[in-house]
Amino acid sequence: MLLGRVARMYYEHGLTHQEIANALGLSRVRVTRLLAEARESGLVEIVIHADESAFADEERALLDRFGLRQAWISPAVPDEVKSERSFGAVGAEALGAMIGKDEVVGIGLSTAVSLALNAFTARPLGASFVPLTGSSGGLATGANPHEIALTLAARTGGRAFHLPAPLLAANAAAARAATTEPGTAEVLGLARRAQLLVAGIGGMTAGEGILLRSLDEAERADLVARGAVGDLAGRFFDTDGTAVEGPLDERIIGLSLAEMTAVPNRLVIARGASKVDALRVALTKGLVNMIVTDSATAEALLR
Amino acid sequence: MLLGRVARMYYEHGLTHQEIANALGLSRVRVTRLLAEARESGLVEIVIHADESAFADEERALLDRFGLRQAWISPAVPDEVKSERSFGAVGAEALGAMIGKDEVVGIGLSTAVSLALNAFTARPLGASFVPLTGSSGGLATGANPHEIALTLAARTGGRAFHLPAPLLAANAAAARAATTEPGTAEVLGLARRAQLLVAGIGGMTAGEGILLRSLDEAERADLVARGAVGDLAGRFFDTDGTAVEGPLDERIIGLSLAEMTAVPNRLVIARGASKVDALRVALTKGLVNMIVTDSATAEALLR
DNA sequence: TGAGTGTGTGAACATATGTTCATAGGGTTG
DNA sequence: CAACCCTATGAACATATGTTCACACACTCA
Repeated sequence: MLLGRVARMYYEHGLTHQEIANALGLSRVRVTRLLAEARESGLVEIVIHADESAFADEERALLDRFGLRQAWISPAVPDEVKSERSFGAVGAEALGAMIGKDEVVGIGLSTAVSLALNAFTARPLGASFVPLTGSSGGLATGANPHEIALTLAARTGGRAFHLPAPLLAANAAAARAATTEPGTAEVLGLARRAQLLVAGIGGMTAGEGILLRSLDEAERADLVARGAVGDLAGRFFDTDGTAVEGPLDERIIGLSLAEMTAVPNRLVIARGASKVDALRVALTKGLVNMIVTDSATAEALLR
Repeated sequence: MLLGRVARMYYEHGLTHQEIANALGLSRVRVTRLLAEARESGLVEIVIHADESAFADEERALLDRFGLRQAWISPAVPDEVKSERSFGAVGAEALGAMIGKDEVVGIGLSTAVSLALNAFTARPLGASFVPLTGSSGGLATGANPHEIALTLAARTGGRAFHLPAPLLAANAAAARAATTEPGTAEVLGLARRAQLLVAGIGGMTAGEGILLRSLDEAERADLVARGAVGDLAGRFFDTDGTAVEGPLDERIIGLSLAEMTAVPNRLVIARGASKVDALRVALTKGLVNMIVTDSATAEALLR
């Protein structure tokens, strides 16, 4: 138990890495690494005896302002690597708090959700995870609702359902055909009965987000012309929070906006300046009732 | 709850002091200080999920070699301030583990015991603390058994008894007279019935230790000539662990060596090269059956 | 057996943390 | 109101920690 010895000497006795190295005949670097391992492996646990989160004020402000059920905020710092890790960890915390035993959870397509997932540690729950939309091509690996559902199911000992259809069909007829396929219809039906929905949100900036990247500029411009400010799990909405219908919307395979808002718990995981407008509408109009975001985005939403 | 916020940002989100300072509009130094306060106040608790102590091997070796009941070892490092703090903390841990509810605890005179005491955190136990010897003059404040007993009682909500006599009387007759004083006799009687004894040990190096410092060189030389290797709570013993009798011994007011060894649990708290010989005898001959020491002393004892 | 591959190592560097010190404000006392 | 004593502050310094890199060793596969 070298790890335990080193951890005790450092944290309980307050020796420096160098002192421990001298005492045990190791190099200082080795002690540094052992301590990092001790923290990562959970041998060393750091508990903060405070009930409030680091951003309790901002979280409360979001709840009050938008009438949300829950809010989680991660710190925004210039170091993007660090911000991302932190955001993922907070997202994972939110997932852990919200995913109930034996629940049906609808999963939207989003890189943010996938970030949260990566930080999510295994625990037995037995929930079912259902995609809210079809899967987009292999471009953004890991962010497909199907993959997210699979991984979540594996980590919680639950079941993952697969929606055997693309996110975006070639035309409206193909979309309708795919939607009525028995396998697809069945899974969409299950998704409608979800107790919890976890999705990302997309803004309308060109080239941003998984969905917009599968569209060409004309399609994007058409959406903007129709008043779209963003999308929730593939469904575009305008400043009133109303679904933007049209040729594109008809090609999408997945739950409609109305079907999504019928789910009682709706968690959005998103951050970034480009998403603020879409987020503000989604929160104000009640498209979602819980949020995971970072402090910069939260500030922008509150401003 | 600035403390909690800062602690969470540092320990949970992994931001640097500087990043936290920027985010909250504080100076970096302030963040450093807040974090130190959070640790000291116990808001941040660091738990090491390992059952073994940092010096489990050495502790086991001491138990095996000397047939002890318990052993606690603190790390010895060149930095004396750090060593002392650690030694005190380990001693406090030992006290916490050994002092039972409603027990009678005999307290010997020792700076080491007083060190352990300072690191001992309050908890309700209701034990009684009884000095094993009279008190020496005001020279080494804090190390008198009476003071130690008082503080321990205060921290555990227990009772402290006072032995109203000096450690060293002017002559044998005075010592006998003081010992038969009703108050003194009563407290000594209580000490004989202790379940636990906590004492320091002294070597024979000139000028070292509370007791030796009250003696002149002739007295010390006489003790050495009689074979003394050290003292346990004021009673000198030779390499056989037998009490060294003589004029000095008769002047000491306190439990005899035989009376002390009749107590079932006998904990010695001591470290340092000058105490190794005395400690080795005390352990080998069973004068004590539990030890708190540091790794350097333990090594010397095992060599 | 020998090239290749992966893992673990510590020296050297880069960064983060902790401490000291001089100073400024805020409150209390003469 | 001035003189004083706290206490809290951050700049500058000292130290500790973390990361990168080149290399060495063990193991695998040709």
